Amino acid sequence: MDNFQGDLTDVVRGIGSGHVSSSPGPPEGPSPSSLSPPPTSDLHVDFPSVASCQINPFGDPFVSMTDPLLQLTANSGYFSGDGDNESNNSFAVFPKVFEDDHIKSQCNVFPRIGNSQSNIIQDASTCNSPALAVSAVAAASPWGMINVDTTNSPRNGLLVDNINNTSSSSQIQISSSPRNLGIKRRKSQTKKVVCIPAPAAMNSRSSGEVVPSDLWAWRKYGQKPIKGSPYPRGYYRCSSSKGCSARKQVERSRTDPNMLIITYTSEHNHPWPTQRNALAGSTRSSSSSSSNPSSKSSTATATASASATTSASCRISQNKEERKKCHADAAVKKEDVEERQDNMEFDNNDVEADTYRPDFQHQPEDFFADLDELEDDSLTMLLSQGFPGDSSVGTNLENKTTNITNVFSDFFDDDESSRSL
DNA sequence: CGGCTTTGACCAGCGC
DNA sequence: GCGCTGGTCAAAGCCG
Repeated sequence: MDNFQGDLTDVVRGIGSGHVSSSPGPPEGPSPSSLSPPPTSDLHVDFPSVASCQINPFGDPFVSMTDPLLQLTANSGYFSGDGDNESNNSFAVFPKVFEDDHIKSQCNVFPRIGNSQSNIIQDASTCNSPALAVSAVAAASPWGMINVDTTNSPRNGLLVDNINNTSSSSQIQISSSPRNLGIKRRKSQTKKVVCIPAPAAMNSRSSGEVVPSDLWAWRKYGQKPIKGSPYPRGYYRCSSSKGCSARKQVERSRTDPNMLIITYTSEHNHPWPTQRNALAGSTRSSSSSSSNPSSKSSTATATASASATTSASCRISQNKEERKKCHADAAVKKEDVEERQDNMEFDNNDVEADTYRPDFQHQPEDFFADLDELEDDSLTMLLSQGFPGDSSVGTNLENKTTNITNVFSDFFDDDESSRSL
């Protein structure tokens, strides 16, 4: 019935992976509660200030933050490149998003490793969702977040009332006509809709669910087929803390399976989870990845993710023999992933590569530790491949990438310490 | 054993 | 009032 739905869980986890093939990093992550850009010797990264970076209450601190790599693009010129290079490069990772795509959000933090900004924007524009229709308008960020006031939300279409697109990142306010109320039982709740790109449906897992990798732990409590959409909608509630009313709904865009629609409802009534809490409430994928002693290497992380996602896929098999076979296949695929990474053969159109991505579903320290290690493989791969004909640039970028990573590490170390206060 | 996913059932809002 | 639809509940089973 829903074989074509794909595995949204894998999709989003893949998104959070930072894999170099096609998808950006996760929009979600730790709260940048204290942001003070550490000085770097040769790399200037404009981290968002507290004032300019609006931390939304729905657990997506990255949604409205500045992308340091985008800043890098603008400031260093390394990523801006010329049009020919970009157009001829299938790995055009850093298009001139500022000028061409009008991406100039102040708060877009996540380094979209290995993805094309332009692709994101284009994909966002294809989201055929009332909310996402304006997401494209709010293209200040591919993670364009939309404040949806459902107290007066139209049922069949949201009206863009105020696109606060110049000074407040990608958040826009939406008001609506008095009729056509939106969610029936959540009239008084504010919702935030996030449109994120996702790889195309890549396997036949029946439950195509999505568990975006963020700092919060989410527990799925329901899934419903949505009329008019071939894709089901998954319902998640925050499991980071008991009694937390935060919820989110995840579904694919009905017209563009590459896009995911995540709707956040209610707010977290608790602080950001500690690492222990987060892990305690995390998904199996997370625990699998984090519990893997070898997950410190990017390849191991990838395989751990592969194992987790495959394990998830395998769970849908109806009997143990099928599962055994599935896991056996998973082992082959894990080797395949490792081989892909070794051979630097990532391909945007490679479905399986999309399926098995390194998982960034870690706490900030772990996440950026992994990012640091990516220097030696995926990220370096990305950088080296992203600038054909100019190997020196790639080398410089590797060095700069190290700096970026250090910046992130310092950045979130500060954040962690401030959060623990 | 705790936490997760899955999935059918139930409930409530809205339109006719 | 009824049917449709979306949102939630809760039991069952799985996994680490």
